[in-house]
Amino acid sequence: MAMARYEQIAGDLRDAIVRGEYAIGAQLPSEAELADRYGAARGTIRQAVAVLVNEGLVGSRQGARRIVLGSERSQSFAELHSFAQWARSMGYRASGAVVRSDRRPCTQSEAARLSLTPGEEVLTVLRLRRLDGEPVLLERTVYAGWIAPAVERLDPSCESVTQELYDAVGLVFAYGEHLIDAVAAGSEDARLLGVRRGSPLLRQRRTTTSQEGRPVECSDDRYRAGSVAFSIRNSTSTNPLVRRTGD
Amino acid sequence: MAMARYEQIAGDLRDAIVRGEYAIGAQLPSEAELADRYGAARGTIRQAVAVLVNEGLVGSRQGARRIVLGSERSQSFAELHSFAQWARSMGYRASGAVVRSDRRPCTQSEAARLSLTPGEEVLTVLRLRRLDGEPVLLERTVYAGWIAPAVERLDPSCESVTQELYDAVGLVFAYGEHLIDAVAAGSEDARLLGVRRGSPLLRQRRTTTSQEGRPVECSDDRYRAGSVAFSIRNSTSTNPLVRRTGD
DNA sequence: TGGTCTGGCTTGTTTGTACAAGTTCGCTTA
DNA sequence: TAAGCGAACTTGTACAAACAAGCCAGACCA
Repeated sequence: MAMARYEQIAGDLRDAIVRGEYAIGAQLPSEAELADRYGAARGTIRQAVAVLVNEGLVGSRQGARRIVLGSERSQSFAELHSFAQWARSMGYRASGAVVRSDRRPCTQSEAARLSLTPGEEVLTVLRLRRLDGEPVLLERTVYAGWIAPAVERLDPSCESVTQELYDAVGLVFAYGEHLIDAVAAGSEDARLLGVRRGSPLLRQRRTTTSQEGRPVECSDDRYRAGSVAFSIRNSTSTNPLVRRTGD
Repeated sequence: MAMARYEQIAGDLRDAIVRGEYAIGAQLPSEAELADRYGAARGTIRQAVAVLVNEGLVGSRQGARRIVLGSERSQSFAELHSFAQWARSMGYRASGAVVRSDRRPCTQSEAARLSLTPGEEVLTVLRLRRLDGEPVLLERTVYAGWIAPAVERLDPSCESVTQELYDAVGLVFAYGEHLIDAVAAGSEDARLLGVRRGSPLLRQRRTTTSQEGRPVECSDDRYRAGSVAFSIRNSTSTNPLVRRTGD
């Protein structure tokens, strides 16, 4: 179907790596050899391999054969932004429920993060998410006013907000910024997540943007310690992750 | 000097974005226009812009003009792996001291993560890192045996291990894998970081690999809550960050 | 034996061309 | 007025060619 040639080749090579056909530390075939094997131009092969380099599966330096760095397949953007889609891909059953939902004028900082004019109305939603029935994640989300009606029409116990918003109004979450740190559980956090007050939580503050670059929501997500970890691969040529001083 | 043309152009565009010449949400010039302005082929321009897209500064979709998503400059790989280099770039003064250092045979899991044969000797080092004098980070690092001698020769209070190892034996950290979650401070953590036992810490478990794909070290780093956060930008076309179930 | 050097291999950079596919916006039409 | 259409524009994919730059191993020399 409509998959690009270089994506097919990248997928093929990724599969071979995951299958163990190329062991960790082993060399990948040269571009010339791959171009020959797949009947594609060298540029196309380079594009395919670049995908794997970007995923951190393969290391590359000028002059030397490319080497396999890892074999774990990394997941897609969607699976980072959508709790439900991620859970499904891991074989878990996700459920969720709205605890509280509220309209109010936005604060100064929310206005900045969602590019709104201060005082514009926003929708705040508190959602508790479960994995196989266990409470795992507490989401405090602030939606921009223009998307609020669509969010309010959603089923309070709907599994995937991302999916539902796409089906309902064709909204696609395309870009995101994330800030990850650790905090102590407040009393509400503790009660809803079933942990003791003051126990460690993994916090992810994120802002999500539509395809067109329009901010849609920002959120403060708190994971129960031990339930979830974030994983990153990087190299000298890619720098996805950055350390920052806490606010 | 030896900087590639596309890197120069990427830098130029990044500067313009950081300077605010292109506001957030604004459109970037088309490839044709940029090619004209810089006197480069379209392919070269595409390569330059791809850098910015990868950094999360610019969003791109077929058919539509590229848009500016953010203006914060993200830092380099080195600044993620080297506490000292990161601190310096932020204008802080980093210091550090070795609390404990020890040789012992490696465990099963260490053997797997460092591709060693079980029982091979490793060097474990416990380091306390400070930012402007404040204890901020506790590093429990396991070095592969082949690099241990060079590590032991280092000054116990040396500022940047990464830098020193490069100067001493030409070792370059090139690839890394990171797992981030939250844990409660143990009694040793609490004592050294100056926090209460059980208080939240941000934990980063990492494995670092040399240019040649040879694992060098793995580490369990614990940050005092509130001192440091990790920041990631991603999009549908790049997926640097992945959520995982806790071990 | 040990170091150096060179030639072939491999990846990196750049240009050029052609076509495919998606977006945008103005114009037409019902 | 609103839906629909289409043309111009813009990004995505693919191929081809040439040279630059770094790596590696085997040959060579001291």
